Amino acid sequence: MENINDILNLDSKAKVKLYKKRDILQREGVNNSHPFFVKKGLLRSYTVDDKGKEHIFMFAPEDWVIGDIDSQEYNQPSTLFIDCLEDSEVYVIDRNLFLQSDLSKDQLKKKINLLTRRLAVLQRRVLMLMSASAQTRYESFLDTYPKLPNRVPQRMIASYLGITPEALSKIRSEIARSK
Amino acid sequence: MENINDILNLDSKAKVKLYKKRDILQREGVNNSHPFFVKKGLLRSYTVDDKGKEHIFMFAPEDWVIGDIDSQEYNQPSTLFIDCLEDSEVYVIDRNLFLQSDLSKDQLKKKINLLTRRLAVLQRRVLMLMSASAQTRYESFLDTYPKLPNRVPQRMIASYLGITPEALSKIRSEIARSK
DNA sequence: TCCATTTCTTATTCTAGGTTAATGCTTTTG
DNA sequence: CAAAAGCATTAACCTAGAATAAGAAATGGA
Repeated sequence: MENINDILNLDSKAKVKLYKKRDILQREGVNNSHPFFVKKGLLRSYTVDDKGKEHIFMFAPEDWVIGDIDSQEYNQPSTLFIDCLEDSEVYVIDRNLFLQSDLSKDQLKKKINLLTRRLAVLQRRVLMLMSASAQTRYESFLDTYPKLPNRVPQRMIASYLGITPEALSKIRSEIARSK
Repeated sequence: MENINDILNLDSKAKVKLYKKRDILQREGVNNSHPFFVKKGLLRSYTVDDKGKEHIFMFAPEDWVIGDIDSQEYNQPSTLFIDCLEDSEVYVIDRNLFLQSDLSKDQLKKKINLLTRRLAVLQRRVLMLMSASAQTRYESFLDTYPKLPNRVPQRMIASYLGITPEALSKIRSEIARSK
């Protein structure tokens, strides 16, 4: 990854914060939601539906940025919770950082690049969710995040895939059996 | 929407093209894929899986931009087809437009805005696909694109929602009956 | 205008994944 | 260190939506 500092102006603009596992950085319904850059540790964002069930939108290990783009862009109360899966060191990013005028063209272009990459990732995710079986989705998750399965409980992987922990367990045992 | 011309530099950079209904603007596997701005008409992007089944990623009516971000960003063969659902007037956008140096900061910032909005839309779509029933997804599709159902066949709406035409037909008749 | 093709609907059967519940395993916490 | 809470797994049953089939309605090209 390119030097994220170039893009985020972290030194001058952002504040470092330390959080403990299970700390909640953002709740559903807050109005001043902002993005976070993960320097160390692991965060996740998720919704909670009317039945109280969690749906994980994304994981953010080291060097990832995480936030509720929907609410930040449209200035609406956030729909996502963000919390820590491990003790973490996090930069709180100014939500208007990229509207400020003292950014160079180069920084803006890098930002465009980052956004485009995230779009590409989401494009792939949407197509997967629409067309692939749970097993295929799980296998592609393992490809994309080879380190995460050791850091994240099964039930959260299931939640990220959009299936139940029981279904994931079945899939895993089928994969294991067929080898 | 803001004046798209400000962002895309259309007058100077892009060429207008006319296409007929059913014309294919981009096929899977091409290497020089670029985005299109729809001035008039209606395009769609979709994948075709190993069983020959189409999965519609998005519709692009007037004023929308459509392309295969994944392949443009990572310089890989495209995975998406793009074709016309109506006779259309389209600007072919230079794929490297935003890497060129003669763009103003203002244009770059507007581009950032556009990208962010698309991210927000995709965020919502992913969460919907993970957590909502087909009926709920259909209802939210109607909210978001009130004009499209009159311009797009049911089977394509079904394909966009990730369900079969038969399932959509059932849902529609249930909704109708319950009123 | 008419025939052919595509689209929509309804009905039947089938299946991936959900739900519920029970059983051992880990973590956490007091 | 023990009790309690949370976690993964297995199993039995259930359901939304897939697959298949077949008829009715709409559309389009000659």
